[in-house]
Amino acid sequence: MASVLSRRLGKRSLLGARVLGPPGAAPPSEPQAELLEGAAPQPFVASKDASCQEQPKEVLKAPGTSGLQLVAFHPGQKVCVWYGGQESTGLVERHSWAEDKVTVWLLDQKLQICCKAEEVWLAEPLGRIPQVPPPEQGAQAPAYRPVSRNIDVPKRKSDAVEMDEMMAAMVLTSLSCSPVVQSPPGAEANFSGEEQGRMGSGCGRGFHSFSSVSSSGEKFPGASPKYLGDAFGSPQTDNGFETDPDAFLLDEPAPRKRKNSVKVMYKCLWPSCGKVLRSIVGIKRHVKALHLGDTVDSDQFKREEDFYYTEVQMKGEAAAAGVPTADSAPTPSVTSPPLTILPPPPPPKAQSSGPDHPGLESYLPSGALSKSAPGSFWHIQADHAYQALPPFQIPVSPHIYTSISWAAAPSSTSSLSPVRSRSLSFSEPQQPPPAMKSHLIVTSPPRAQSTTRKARGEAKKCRKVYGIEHRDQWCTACRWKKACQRFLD
DNA sequence: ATTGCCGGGAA
DNA sequence: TTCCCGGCAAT
Repeated sequence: MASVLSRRLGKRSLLGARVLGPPGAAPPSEPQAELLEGAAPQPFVASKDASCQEQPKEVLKAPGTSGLQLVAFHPGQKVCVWYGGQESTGLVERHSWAEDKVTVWLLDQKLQICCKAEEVWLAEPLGRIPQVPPPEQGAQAPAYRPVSRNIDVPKRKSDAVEMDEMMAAMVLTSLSCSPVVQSPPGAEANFSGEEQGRMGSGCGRGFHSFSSVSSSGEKFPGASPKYLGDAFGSPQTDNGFETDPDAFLLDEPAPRKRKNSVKVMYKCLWPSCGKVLRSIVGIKRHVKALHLGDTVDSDQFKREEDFYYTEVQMKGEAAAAGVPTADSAPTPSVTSPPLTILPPPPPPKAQSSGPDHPGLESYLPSGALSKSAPGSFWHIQADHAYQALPPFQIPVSPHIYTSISWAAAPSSTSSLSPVRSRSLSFSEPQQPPPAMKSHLIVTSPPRAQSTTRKARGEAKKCRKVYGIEHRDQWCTACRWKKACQRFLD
């Protein structure tokens, strides 16, 4: 159970990942740290300590003071620049990283200028007193323009930014949510209210990152992939700190899916059947065994059972309760119709074997089986299939006999032992009397399976030997889906 | 995806 | 008890 659970949990998608992030786990400046890291090597990326949130800023200051500009300007970013003797605000057009030049569109002058990156600083709306940064006073720049400010993403102040974030949220939602999880039209409120509340800064960061990318026509070298990766919760980040939360968060959607309690079930489309099973395996087997099994040549019509079932999604209660029979047709959920609705196909026989009928003796399958077991097909009714072992029969090696003694122990049908002995005696002359056998049974501790299931043996089983189309040639146990009694390991 | 068979239900 | 089969686990 735990393994299944974990497997399922592992498939969750990303949006939820963000949702459950530990509050405060992702400081708003992290994307910038990544961004910078994409452009210049970072000495601190290996830090896994939570305090690393603060450390980068400190470390980043060092390059700034040494004259090296590590500030990355996003296109469209609102910045201030010293122009014409006064500070002017403008929008970053582009940032030529190689030349460390920033092209800024000045809003006031309505013109575009190109200046050095160190002459540009981010417009800080909140109470920052803009200081005059003469270019020649570059040493001052770091003092009032710490990296954390320069790289800070604009707070959500303007409507444009908010719209961007909203768009990003919607994009993320639509991209990462499975259909089941998809929110109804009014769900944004729910999303931003309930979930974003839990998201904390981690989600906010994601949105910031995404909006900053999506709102800019030009991608920042080395930054966008990171951003995208980050926004989608990819574990690419080399900052160990946020990898773990992301990995953890990635596991969110599955439980939400489960919360919806919509369960996929499979309905048999065979006329007047309509059986509903929970597993695709089950429905396939159902179709094969009950409807196709004896009539369809396995080789030629492999997978034909695929055409005889459809997928339905049911509410949790109904699914849990199970729809036992055909008559009570399951009610597919309104919002999610069956994924595959196949027109009821013609009866398989019509196309498969034409005039052949399942019970018809003229039906002689081609292949080794038909050659080797010509008569066995018709006289099985008498008793267990293995009582009617065809003369050809399977290669039975002497060692089988002993194993029979053990394996037959659990079921130990009295009628079985003589038959089996007879059928096997041709290969193993020594035949212990039934009494002996029962003794063996009683005193047989070495039965391997004190654990759970019997390990699957290499021996061929009735299904393999006869095929599904000759199910009635199987041993009884095989037909009953019990441990094969004919081909013992 | 297929196969073996356990566990349990129906007749 | 016999017969059957869903569902799980191994492959």
